[in-house]
Amino acid sequence: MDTKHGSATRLKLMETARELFIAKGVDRVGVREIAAKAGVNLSLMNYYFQSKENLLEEIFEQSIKDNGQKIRQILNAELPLDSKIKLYVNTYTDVLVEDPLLVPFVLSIIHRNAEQAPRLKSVHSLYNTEAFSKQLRQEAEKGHIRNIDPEQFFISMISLILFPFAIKPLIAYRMGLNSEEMAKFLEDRREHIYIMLMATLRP
Amino acid sequence: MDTKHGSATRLKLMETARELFIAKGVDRVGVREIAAKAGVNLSLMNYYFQSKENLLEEIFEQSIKDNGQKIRQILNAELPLDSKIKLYVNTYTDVLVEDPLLVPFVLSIIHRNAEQAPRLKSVHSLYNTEAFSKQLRQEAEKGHIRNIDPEQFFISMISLILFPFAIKPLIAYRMGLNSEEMAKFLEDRREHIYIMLMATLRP
DNA sequence: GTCTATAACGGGATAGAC
DNA sequence: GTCTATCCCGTTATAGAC
Repeated sequence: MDTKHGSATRLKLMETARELFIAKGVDRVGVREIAAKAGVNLSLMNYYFQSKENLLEEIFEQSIKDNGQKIRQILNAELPLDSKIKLYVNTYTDVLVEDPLLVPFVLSIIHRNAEQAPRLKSVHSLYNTEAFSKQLRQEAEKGHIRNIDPEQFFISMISLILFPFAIKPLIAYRMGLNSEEMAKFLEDRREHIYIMLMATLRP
Repeated sequence: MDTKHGSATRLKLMETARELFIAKGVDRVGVREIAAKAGVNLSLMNYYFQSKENLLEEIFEQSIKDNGQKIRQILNAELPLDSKIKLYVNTYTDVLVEDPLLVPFVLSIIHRNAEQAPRLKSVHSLYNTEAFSKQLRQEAEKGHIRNIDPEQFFISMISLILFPFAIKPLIAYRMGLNSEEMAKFLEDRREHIYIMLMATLRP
């Protein structure tokens, strides 16, 4: 590929930046360091990504592309409610464990660009819940589950899944966990979330 | 007071910075601007608060001292579990509605200081849950509630309360809400959270 | 379109003299 | 405690090579 948006250099820069961000934290990595490790000139880096924040955003959007489809599909799949919820919680958690930058990225983007809704588009695309809401309403009509606001329920579901990743350092400090114990806590948490959600739906 | 930690200059700097942060947003206020408006030299400001981030942190910690006490006391109060949970959800939500910057502040500070969570003393002090955990275990022994991991339950509770405030712009965009409608959503949410938590505890 | 070199500016942080 | 000078970093700009 020789076009501006798919060049090897561009990809190399994104990969290098991604590694450094994960290893050292976004704010402890300088643009000069990224450029140097990728073996390119600093000016070239700004040629491709006008700013560090923009680079960050593009890395994030790529993550969404890789994992987003997986998560999005589940809510629209033809599955019984309980299996669907279990699969959603497990899959979403898997993605967040594999990609530790995701939650901090989303939150910093939301926070920094609160006024610029268009930038939230790729995040928003994750949350197409029409089929899921419809399913919740239908099951409620049949009396299989409690009659509950689907929007509130969905927000609760993603809160339970995502928030612990947002405050991971705080949880680790609070409970005195090392990274393995933290992983176990998040592992156990899948079941806990599933139980909570099903208990909420029980009529 | 002429000591380093209580000097008039120090307080003046914190007040000035606080006003500017609220008025213009943290990222749009420079340290030179704060120092100038407070009538002190830039280096003197760094003498008191080694960095802008540290200044931010101290302002934040001061600002949650009052509300923090309110929230902390509830978990340790002598109250039946259901009343306690209802009061906690309502009080915490009230605090977050009153100061919408609180959650973004906490998260950005956690995010920036991932390895140094201990520095967030005031945040950590909010989460002293020994009495609450003990109460959960005792009620479970009596068979009044389901036997559930108190730590997971507490994390779930604060996730349900806090996370929607962290993604407020996204929810507003997603549901097409103006600020009044958003306020109503958060108002309705108190009851929804309470129902969820009680359903989870039901044996 | 891709890449290098270099200079400059503004903002945050620091050393050291007083 | 206070101030000057300086440095580092993100960013912008320019001029030019392939």
